[in-house]
Amino acid sequence: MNIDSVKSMTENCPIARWRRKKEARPAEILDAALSQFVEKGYRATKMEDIARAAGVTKGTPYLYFQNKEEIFKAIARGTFVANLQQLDRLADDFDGSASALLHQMVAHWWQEVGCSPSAGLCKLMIAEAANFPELARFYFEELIAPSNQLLSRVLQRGIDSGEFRAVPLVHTVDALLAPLLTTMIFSHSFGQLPGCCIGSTKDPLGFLQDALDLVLHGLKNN
Amino acid sequence: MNIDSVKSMTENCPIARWRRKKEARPAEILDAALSQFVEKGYRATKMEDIARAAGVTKGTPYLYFQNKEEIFKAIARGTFVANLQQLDRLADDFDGSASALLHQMVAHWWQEVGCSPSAGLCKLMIAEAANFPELARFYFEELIAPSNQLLSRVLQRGIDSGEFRAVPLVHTVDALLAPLLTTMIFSHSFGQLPGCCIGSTKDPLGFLQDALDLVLHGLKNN
DNA sequence: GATTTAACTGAATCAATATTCATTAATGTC
DNA sequence: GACATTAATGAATATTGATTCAGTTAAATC
Repeated sequence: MNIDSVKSMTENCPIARWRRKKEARPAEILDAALSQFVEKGYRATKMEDIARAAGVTKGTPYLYFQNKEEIFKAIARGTFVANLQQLDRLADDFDGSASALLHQMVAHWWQEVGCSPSAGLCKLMIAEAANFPELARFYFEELIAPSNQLLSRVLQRGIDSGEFRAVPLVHTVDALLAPLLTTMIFSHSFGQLPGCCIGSTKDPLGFLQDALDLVLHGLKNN
Repeated sequence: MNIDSVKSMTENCPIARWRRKKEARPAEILDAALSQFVEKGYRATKMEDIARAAGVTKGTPYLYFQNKEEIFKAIARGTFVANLQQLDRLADDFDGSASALLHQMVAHWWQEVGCSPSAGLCKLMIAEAANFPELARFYFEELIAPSNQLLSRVLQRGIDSGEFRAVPLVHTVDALLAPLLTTMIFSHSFGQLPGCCIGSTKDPLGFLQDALDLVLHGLKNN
């Protein structure tokens, strides 16, 4: 193929081969990178995988980010779930029973976090904690610890009001969180493979509600 | 340093620089590889990391295994938790209440799986499921699905005998497994970082017992 | 519609690390 | 204690994939 034919091909091409999108690119690249990282892991994801998933070629991500590690960090910082604040407010404003509040919180969490890309980030951080200890600590201190605090507060309120019996607080908080965690994690690993599904994969929200009911029934003061 | 000095150093060396261990090497290498893979992930682990952790140099693993991938596969197949059979037998032979049986099973599981290297493999498979789909399916079919089955049977027995109320079986099984999974996973990620500990990290067995008690209390037929 | 700007491409480069293999040395045998 | 055998070493090589940058082209401006 000679220069002329290439030229004419290009000139005749009815649609552009690519488009300039200075504003949208960074977000597109981060979205693509997150899903690739979650699927394959950080190391196994090639820059070209990210580029292809974002609909660009492998040079383009470097126009917007220093390197692969900076992409990872940008994701971890950016996908940050400011959502906790909403849950905090929900808990403060709510004036029904602690059980009803917990149901609301789980529903809200599923909607905003559990079934969102944030859930994938959570799995990713678990897998990469040892490779990015600073980020992992950030994530722990800004997300995991406060989540525990919040749940702890709600639980304590229920105990104080006599709605719940006096259970070991710390362990109970973790027990309440466990179904949320496994749902996120499982749905981003085995859950992706055809045929590898368990109860919680088919109907995540239903599972979360049932698991919560079970524990709440166990918390009842009678 | 000339040839002679090297020679004399070698000759004077009071202890051998290495030992021949044809029989023991494969297991040593697999053990080392498992802990490295669990810590850093499959891709981020260098063959030299594995060799160093096994106390050999980087050529040695290749005397016993084709390549890195074969090491991973050998681990996944070999670390296989034949332990399920023991749990199966435990369940079949037990003649106390279903609650007591579940407590026994959890204690046994923690001892044999939860705090063993198998737990690390579990975290690893979760992270690598998409990169090794065949292995992941094997793992799912041979381990996860049968575990679910077993728990399901025990639960059903408790329901049939009137010990438990009639709960949605599938979701309840997953709810029972969730604390076990989070304990394994968490202790091999954030749990490794100094200061990043939650209730279940400090006293895993205590947490598992408390979480089980909570759910059992919720299962009670009253 | 010609000119300018800068977003985007992708072949070329470079670095990291997987793998090989010629050499060395531990151990068993005579 | 010399010899043969073969496990183990580690420098050399091959491969993979991250990063660069000279050239191309979409789109803004005049």
